[in-house]
Amino acid sequence: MKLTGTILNLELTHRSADAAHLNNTMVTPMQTVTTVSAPTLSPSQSERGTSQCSICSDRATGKHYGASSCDGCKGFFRRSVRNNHTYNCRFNRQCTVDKDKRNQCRYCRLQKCIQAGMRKEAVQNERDCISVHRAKGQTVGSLCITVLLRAEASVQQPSVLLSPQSHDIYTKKTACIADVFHSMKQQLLLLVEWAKHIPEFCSLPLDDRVTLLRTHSAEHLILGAARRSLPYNNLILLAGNDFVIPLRGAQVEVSRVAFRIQEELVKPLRELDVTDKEFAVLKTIVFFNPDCSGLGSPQLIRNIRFQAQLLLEEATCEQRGRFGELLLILPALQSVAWQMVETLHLAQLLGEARMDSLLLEMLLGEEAKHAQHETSTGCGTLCSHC
Amino acid sequence: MKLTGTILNLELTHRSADAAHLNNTMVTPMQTVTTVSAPTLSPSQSERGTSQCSICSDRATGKHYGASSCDGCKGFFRRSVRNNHTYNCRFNRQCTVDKDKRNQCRYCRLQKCIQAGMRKEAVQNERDCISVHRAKGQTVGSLCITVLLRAEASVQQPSVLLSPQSHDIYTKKTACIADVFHSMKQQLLLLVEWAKHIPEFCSLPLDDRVTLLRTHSAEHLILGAARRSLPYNNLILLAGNDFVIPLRGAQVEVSRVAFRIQEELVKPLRELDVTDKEFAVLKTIVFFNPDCSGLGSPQLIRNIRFQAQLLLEEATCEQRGRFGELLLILPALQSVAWQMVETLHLAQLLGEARMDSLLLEMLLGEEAKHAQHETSTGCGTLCSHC
DNA sequence: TCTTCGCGGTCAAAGGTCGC
DNA sequence: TGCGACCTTTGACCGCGAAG
Repeated sequence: MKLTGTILNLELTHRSADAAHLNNTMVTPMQTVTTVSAPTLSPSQSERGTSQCSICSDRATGKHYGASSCDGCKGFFRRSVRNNHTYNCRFNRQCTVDKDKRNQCRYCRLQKCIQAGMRKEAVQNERDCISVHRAKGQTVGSLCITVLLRAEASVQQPSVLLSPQSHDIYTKKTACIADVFHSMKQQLLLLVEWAKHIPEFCSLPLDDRVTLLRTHSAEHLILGAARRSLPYNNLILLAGNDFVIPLRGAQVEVSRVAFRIQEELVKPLRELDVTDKEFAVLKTIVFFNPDCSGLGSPQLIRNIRFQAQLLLEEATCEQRGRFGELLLILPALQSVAWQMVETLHLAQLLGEARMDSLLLEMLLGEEAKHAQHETSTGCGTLCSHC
Repeated sequence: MKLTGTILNLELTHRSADAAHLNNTMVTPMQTVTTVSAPTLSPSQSERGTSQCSICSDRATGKHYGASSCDGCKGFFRRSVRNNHTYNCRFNRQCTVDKDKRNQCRYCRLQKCIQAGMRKEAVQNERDCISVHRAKGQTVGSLCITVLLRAEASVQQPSVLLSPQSHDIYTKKTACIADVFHSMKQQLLLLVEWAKHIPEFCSLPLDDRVTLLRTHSAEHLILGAARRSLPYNNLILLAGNDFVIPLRGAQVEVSRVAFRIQEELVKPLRELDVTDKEFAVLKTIVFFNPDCSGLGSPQLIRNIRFQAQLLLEEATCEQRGRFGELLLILPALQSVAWQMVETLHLAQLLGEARMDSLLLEMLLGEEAKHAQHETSTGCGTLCSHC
């Protein structure tokens, strides 16, 4: 809405003045619709629903990037995405975003754009990261963001992330337990592939390689699921994009885990609008956890993780609080993963599920090992993949 | 007509000439522009009219707030309106306002701004900061480091931390299970006291207060133990400083937990040489965990934790990697705490230990609740302490 | 063929910055 | 402290191509 010039003074009566002003140039479709539909429909409700900006409640000029919005929010979102802007909230990330205050906090405005349904992908001409700021931060160790991104890309399956919020997601089948296991196994094999792309992993002794793969495999499954499910808020999308786990309607134990994935992981990640780079490094941090029992050289792993967390900090582009919020996802991830393993364990004990030997080794094997405190490395199926 | 654009283009090509002119001869910019543009553009009336500040006759940079004006008068008007300034004229309210004298009488300058057509309404609200720099030091929320330090101090018992690494530590008695429980109970009561020192905690609804106290009490016990044991590497010092748990020689399950405390917590904390301030904030981050089942207002807790992690970042004084290393302690803390609870649970089931009702409620109660998914808040002993 | 929709872009006039 | 030269962001307005 125009704030400047004489129009401001006439704010209250600007409708007629505005129309007159635009007379000789062009009448926007929106105005035409409003005028025409006014007599036939109840003006208050219908007009509000379609012609109000869902971000700041100003008058909307149509749908933009997926949300009904005004020109201001449209332009703001485009600029933010194009220039890869990251903002900070100076307050509690709960700023009011309305017509008057929308310029007071860009962080909260952008958040609300995303919440209102605006999608980055809808902004065209998006240039891929042009120049990598090499000047920033000297590399302390050997770990390199490029390698991590490549590793991630190599195991990335064609994803629905890139397609618009299609309705066909709701027609996906609800996964049965076998579907879940199948998807899990695929993901675990991909985890092995992923790790092989990282030189720091390859140069570790075999025992440690196996231990790392084993110990946090559940967290990787959960993390991957959370990422795939970012666009949705009432389901978990399984790898392969063919099956879903609805938050309501699945088996109660399964739904419980799915619910926690949504609440504790997807929600915060979505709010942060986590980038590919951040995700790649976060996964690396989870992977190189020095606190696994049985590691031959925990200090080495600790070093790699240290490099990774430096990379994560770099990837957050100094956006205030972002680095911390990303790291604080990890305890929740661990906790949810634990619950999933417990659930699987129970299902296994009750004979409800027949698990593949790889799954047994990587998910329950770790658990069993933990509980029984075995120290021998019973390299089974996993070893053959390393 | 795009006046500004034209002028800017000219300036780009004639910048050096322009500067030279201004330096030597005090020719007004207006003249320079006119002269230069004369051969190429038809010198229109409007250009003349708008390129001069209608308040002080300096070169105008465009229309501002309704009047053609220079940057100085623009800024002056904005500051005056924003800060609601009222000025007085020391003379007859007839002061000359030109480029040289415009700063001699604010009253007359503002008067002339208004007479020239500047409108107060055109001055907008304050916007978000453009530079990241400015946002950094600002207090984001209500949480305050001083309060946290005071809270910590109020529950700090006289500690051997201050005394030199005395040899008499080796003469301390090894704790029996009852000693451990006694110490735990004291610490949990202190946790309640600690929390009461934090206004953000006190303003929460009772249910949430109880939930927070309950849910991560085990982590607080472990964190406290790790801190007390910083000077030692083969034992865990219990609260009260009277008893120790040796890494070797205690009951095997107990030793296992003690060992993990040393390896995964004490070692990294010692290596970082964690400060009091950092510890106080770390504890706060652990406490205000938004991912507890049964919380009435998780978003509120998330906000408090967000503030806390900002404080932690601040407390690390920009030491590279330090903030990340501190946050990466948390998953390990959670994991060790679980193991302790499991151990206690087992001991309880086997009848090896008689636990106090407060311990049952805060340590095992939460576990049981978690497993059975109860939703009612069976406020027992804990409630009476809140 | 014409309208509608939702992309793109432009630039005047708001904003903020920071050395003096 | 306030000033103001200098820079960034905003949003009203416009053009265009694809879909209907």
